[in-house]
Formats: sequence, structure tokens, C-alpha cells
Amino acid sequence: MSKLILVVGATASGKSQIGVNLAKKYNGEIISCDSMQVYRDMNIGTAKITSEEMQSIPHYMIDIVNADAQFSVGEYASMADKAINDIISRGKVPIIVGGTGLYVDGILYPMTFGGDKNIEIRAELESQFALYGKEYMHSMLAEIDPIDAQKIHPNNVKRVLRALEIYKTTGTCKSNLQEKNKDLKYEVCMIALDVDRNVLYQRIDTRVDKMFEIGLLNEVKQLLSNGVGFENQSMQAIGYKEFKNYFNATKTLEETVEIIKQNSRNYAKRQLTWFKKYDFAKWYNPSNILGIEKQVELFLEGV
RNA sequence: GCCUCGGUAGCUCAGUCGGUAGAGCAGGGGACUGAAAAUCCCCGUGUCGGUGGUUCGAUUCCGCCCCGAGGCA
Repeated sequence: MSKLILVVGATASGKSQIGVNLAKKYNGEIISCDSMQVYRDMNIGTAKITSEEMQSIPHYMIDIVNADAQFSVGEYASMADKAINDIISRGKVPIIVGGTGLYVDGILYPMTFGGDKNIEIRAELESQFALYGKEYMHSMLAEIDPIDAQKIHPNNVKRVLRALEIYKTTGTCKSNLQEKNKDLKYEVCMIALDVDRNVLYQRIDTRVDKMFEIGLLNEVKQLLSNGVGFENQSMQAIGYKEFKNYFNATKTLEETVEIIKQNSRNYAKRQLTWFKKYDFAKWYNPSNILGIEKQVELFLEGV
């Protein structure tokens, strides 16, 4: 089984830098694990690593699709898989760096996703939902897939509809298709970054301020003038979607800054909740560079 | 100085025709299989500004005081 290093954690906890340092020290190459950094032209708001910061370490899964494109975990998982194999075949160490929990799962575990999303079926389900409501959709799911219906809360319409979509497109229900497989595909060393919550929130706030200083507003304007709209999947990213209310004059720029900070803090908490479930993760304060390196060395030298 | 309106959870505010109070947000915890930076679930005791009084009982009514906003002088 191949060895895989991961650096995970909440936004603004210092993953990128640690990733690069580990790559330099241990002959590694980096695979970004971030659902928003895959989009081109979204640099400032996604806190994308700059080419200087990369220090000539190869980075994969960044800037791979246009900002008006659709993207998905499934695509991510198969592309990242290729990149990992490529890195390993060249005798280098793959280092996964990122904060998107679901994408991390996509790399770590053999997963059968539900097949491509089907726009027509999805639209049909949406209109049924608009007509009959969430309880109705949930009871519909309960009929075809009682196991999953029990797991998905009726209020979570997005998931309910997706489960129905899977059934309609594949003919099998979600719980049938997606059996949980907890066998890791790699031998992993997961470094999870642990920052005091208050400190983390402060770091997020100052980072957002910095984003505005270096031109976030212009970046968003540029995207909009290039035909990327708020209806695009990429524009649901924190640091972008909040500008919708700025441009329609419901919010001032100052308010927009605050909302972005707030959303980022809430997001950071959700990220941490996700990573806490990996019982094999090794938690380190990002300043504990020696500790992290020791952990990685132990892993790489181990049998 | 007088009048009016406020002072209730970290914040914004409901409410109690007198039986010690509840929403949103924040915060905390959790879930998560092709939209995931998305989506969703759970968690609310706080001298109800202070102090006297009326009352079996006051955060609620009355008096005085303090603080804030506005108005009249």
C-alpha cells in the first residue's frame, strides 16, 4: 500500500505553508484538496497559494476548471487519483493539502458516487418540491429507500432530492449503491492543524481584511464581467457569494466584509467537525513544526 | 428643569391583561457519497436597570433613583 501524507485543517490555519515545507523536506509534491481552488480566476477569495509560495513544488488540482463550469467530488476523486499515482510512479511522496472534507474522503476511501448529476431530473425534482413541499419529497424517498430516508432529515431538501435523483438515474437506491467502505486506500499520515478557536477566528478576520486590501472586490468584478454569475457553482464560495447583496445595493462594502468574516468562521467550525471524525489524525499546532516533521519522518521510515 | 419613549440571553428585540420569560443572530456540539466554502440537525437561567411600595406573589402595577434616545424650554 502506498504512503500518503495529508495536511488538513480549517481555513487560515496554515496548511499551505506546512504542505510546501514538508514537500521540500521529504521529496513531495502537493495535491490540493479544495473544492473552490479548482476554479481559475478565483485567487484572492479562495486564498489560493501563489506561485512564489509554491517554491517550485508542483501543485495539482488547482486551476483545473473555468469559473463558470460545473465540478463535482466524483470528478475530483478520479483526477486526484491519477495525480497521486503519477507522483508515486515517479518515486515522489504525494502530500494532500486542503480543507474540503468530502474531497478528502474521496481520496482516502473507495467510493461509489451516484453517477453524474442529471440536470433534467434534478429540475423535475425541484419543481415537484416547489409544488408539494419537503415532507412530500421525503416520503417519496422513504418509499424507495427507507434506509437513507431515515438518515436524511426532511429539512435537508438538497440531500433528499439528490437521493431521489440517484434512484431515478441509476435505478438503484442510494443506500444500496453507496455502501460505506472504511478501508483506507493508502497508508496515511494525517496531520490535522489544531489552532485555538479564538486565535483561529482572529486569523480569519485579518485574512479577510487582507483579501480586500489586495483587491478582492476587483477580482469579483472581473469574474462578473467575464460572464461568471452568482448562479454559478463556483460563486457559492465564501468571499464571492456575499458580493451579490453588495452589487444589488442591499449591503454596504463594510457589511460585506463582516459577513464574509462571519461565514468564514462558521465554515471553519464545520471543517473541524469533519476532521475530528478521522480517529487516525494527528493533531498539531501549526507552529509545532518539529513535532509535525517528526511525525512525518516516523511515518516515512516506518515499514 | 419638564415631557415622551426605551433599559429583558454576548448582540438585536418579542413577551408576561401580576403566577420568575422566548425568538433571530452570535457561540458550542453533530451529520455529511457527484452543488460540499454547499446543505442540514441538536443545545437558551438570564439579579427581566436599581431601590422602596401594593400584593399570597412583581420582570409585569405604583413611587423614587440611575443610564440611553428624542422633544419642549
